[in-house]
Amino acid sequence: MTESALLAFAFRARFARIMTRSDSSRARAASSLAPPPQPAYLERLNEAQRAAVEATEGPLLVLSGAGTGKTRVLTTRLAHILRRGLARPGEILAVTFTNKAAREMKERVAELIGPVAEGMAFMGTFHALAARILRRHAELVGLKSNFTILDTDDQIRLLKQLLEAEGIDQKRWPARFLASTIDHWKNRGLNPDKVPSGDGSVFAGGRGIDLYRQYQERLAILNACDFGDLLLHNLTIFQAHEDVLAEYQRRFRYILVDEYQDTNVCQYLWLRLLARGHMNICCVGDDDQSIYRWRGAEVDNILRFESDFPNARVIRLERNYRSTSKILAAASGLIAANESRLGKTLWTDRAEGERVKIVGFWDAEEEARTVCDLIERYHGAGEPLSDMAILVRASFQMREFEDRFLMVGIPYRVVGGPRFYEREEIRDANAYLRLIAQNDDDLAMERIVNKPRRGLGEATLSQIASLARAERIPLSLAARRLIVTDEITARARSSLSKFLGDLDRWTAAARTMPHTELAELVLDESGLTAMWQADKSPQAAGKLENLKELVRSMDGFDSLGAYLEHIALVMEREEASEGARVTLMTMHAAKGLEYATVFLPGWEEGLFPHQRSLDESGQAGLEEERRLAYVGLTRAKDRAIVSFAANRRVHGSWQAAIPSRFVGELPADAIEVAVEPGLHSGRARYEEEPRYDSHYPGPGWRRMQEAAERGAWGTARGSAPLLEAHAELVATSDPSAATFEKGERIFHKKFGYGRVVEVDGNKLGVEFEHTGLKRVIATFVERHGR
DNA sequence: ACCCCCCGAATTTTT
DNA sequence: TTCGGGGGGT
Repeated sequence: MTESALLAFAFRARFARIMTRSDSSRARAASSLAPPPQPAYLERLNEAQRAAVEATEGPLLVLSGAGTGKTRVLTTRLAHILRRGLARPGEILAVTFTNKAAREMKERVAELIGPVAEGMAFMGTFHALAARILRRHAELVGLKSNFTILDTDDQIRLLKQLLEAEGIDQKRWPARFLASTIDHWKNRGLNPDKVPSGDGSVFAGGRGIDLYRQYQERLAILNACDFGDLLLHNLTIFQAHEDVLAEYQRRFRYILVDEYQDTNVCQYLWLRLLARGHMNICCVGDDDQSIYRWRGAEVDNILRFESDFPNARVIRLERNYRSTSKILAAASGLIAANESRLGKTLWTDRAEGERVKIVGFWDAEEEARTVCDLIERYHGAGEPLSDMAILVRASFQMREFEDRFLMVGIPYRVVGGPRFYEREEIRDANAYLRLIAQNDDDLAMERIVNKPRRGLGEATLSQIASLARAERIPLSLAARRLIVTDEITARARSSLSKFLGDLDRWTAAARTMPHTELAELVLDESGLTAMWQADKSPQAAGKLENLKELVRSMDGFDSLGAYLEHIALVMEREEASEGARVTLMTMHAAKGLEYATVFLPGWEEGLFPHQRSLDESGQAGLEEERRLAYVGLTRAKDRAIVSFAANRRVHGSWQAAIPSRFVGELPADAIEVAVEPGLHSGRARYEEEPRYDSHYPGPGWRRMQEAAERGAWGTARGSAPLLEAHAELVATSDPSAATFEKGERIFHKKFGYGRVVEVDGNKLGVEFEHTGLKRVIATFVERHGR
């Protein structure tokens, strides 16, 4: 924003304030005489939702349970504030955690009030907003406004250099660990001089704080900051410069925060500083869905809201519009076992629906096979594949499912996984662009100076680096000085001057050439494209494709700078969603989503709750795992299938496993159980204390045992509807139920035409014309002539 | 400068 | 079991 634009902004803001004061008093006066007609958007809300929308003044905590219409409340509230003229679009601060959430909110507000929403300049993620503010005041923390935002990879490399220089054994004290230690300090709002001295001992015998300080010094020299710094620097500026803080306090008349349970201390302090004064802060969240403790989130922020913000109102959204009452009952029963929670009682108008199914398997392979069979059955019964999801605790569990999907040809998609901008080839390309945008970007320079190989090895690099260190100058400048001396070999010298010459040309070109064209030029001239063309590995083609995609994606930005800011802050990339597919993802990734049918495999002690979570965080860790289970269950609209395996291969060796305590915590009347008798006998017996889990608390286990004795836990035999689908599955294994016969010509969406050569229940062996013999499931096949 | 072998570790992940 | 990183050998 230019200075004059800022002045204009400030003027408008002042003007708007005068207007809104009279507007709101007029509104109040009117309401005391006769009730004004309800705006249409308010009528679509239930009572609690409407209260949350209308309570615009003062601190408000909206506790919104799963599926209670949180986004609707947030967006309607924004629309309401704007419609009532309480603030102009630019005067509302609306913060989310992910870009996706920010985008969605923008779209939905625009649906409600039209293009006015475009003016909501301060709607975005914590990091994007903090970066915006920091760029305006960078000099107050010793940065220039064009500072680079480092990603995790750069951060680690920088720390490695520090550890190296300090002679610290990186086997004992890995840079990753230091990075996470520093992150934690930053999450808690601690500058190096504020870290309690006792805290420093967590790394390399007390050298942690010193390393943190050195790291910050290096960042300042590099004119760079990491993700944690974006907010922490904001905090430092606000605390030291009352006038700057006051400007933002005046500007942001209303503050809205999404997913408040995920905020860390630093974010909390940032919000509190900004809200001080008018205290028009509305935080929306659900303490029961706080699953990012390990990332610095403080559940305490939401638990303490009322004492942090005096006179706060708390509104509970408890009416669930998503799930059947059986699913809700299961989830509520489970989460009730947690102690640290504010407490909510979700209810629904929806029918009871099916009970949550609990199924035990021999091993993970059988689990995957049966889940796929069920998917196929539900699909056959008319449920779209896109309405089904498998939610796992850990990504290694995905493999069994993927194998099975591939084998039987069920289309699927994996959410999460390697991110586009994190891929090696993309990072390299971006490093070139970063270096062009800012020749001083040492980390970018280091990354690509010898990539592709140009004979600039260890020896040359360390010479450049030591000159840079000695003179306190950037690497590119040090390199420039070195090539006019005879301190490096002639070979390295010519190679380095060629590189620097290229860099200069590109840098000059960047001023005139459109950035996409520049990117093409750089990819070509740097030899990056050639490097992958020459690569014979099977991934090379994909990498070239990704590079092309990168250039295409740059089209959407005005300038190279805008593009670089985007990739620093937006690690995701919207994926093309073609065709109906089953979704496979972690429970973490599933937060906020919903599916008609949800499969929850791997509910075993040690895996879920994860052993590591228990070891590292004890009771708090267990409660967070339980919240994760709650998140998983509440993704389901109509049907949830929880399963566990008696045996699982962990790191190559087989381990006997017992059902998760969470299974035992589900209320008996909300579930139906189908476990083969003797599944766990001779392995982990019910009456034995499990062998591999030293932390297993007796009560949960015993409770499940009692349930078994009551008959709620047991076998499918005799008891009511018990896993109907499971039973039916067995039935369809009967060849007489097959609708295809050997020799029939069929068509398969994925594999094309083929002839049935084998019939096994609902599974067919088909000799496909193009791909040969495959085992497929009957409902994916259409009969096609004879 | 490159390659290979051995060792160790191995949830969750956004910005 | 698998993957990645680091160290050592060529």
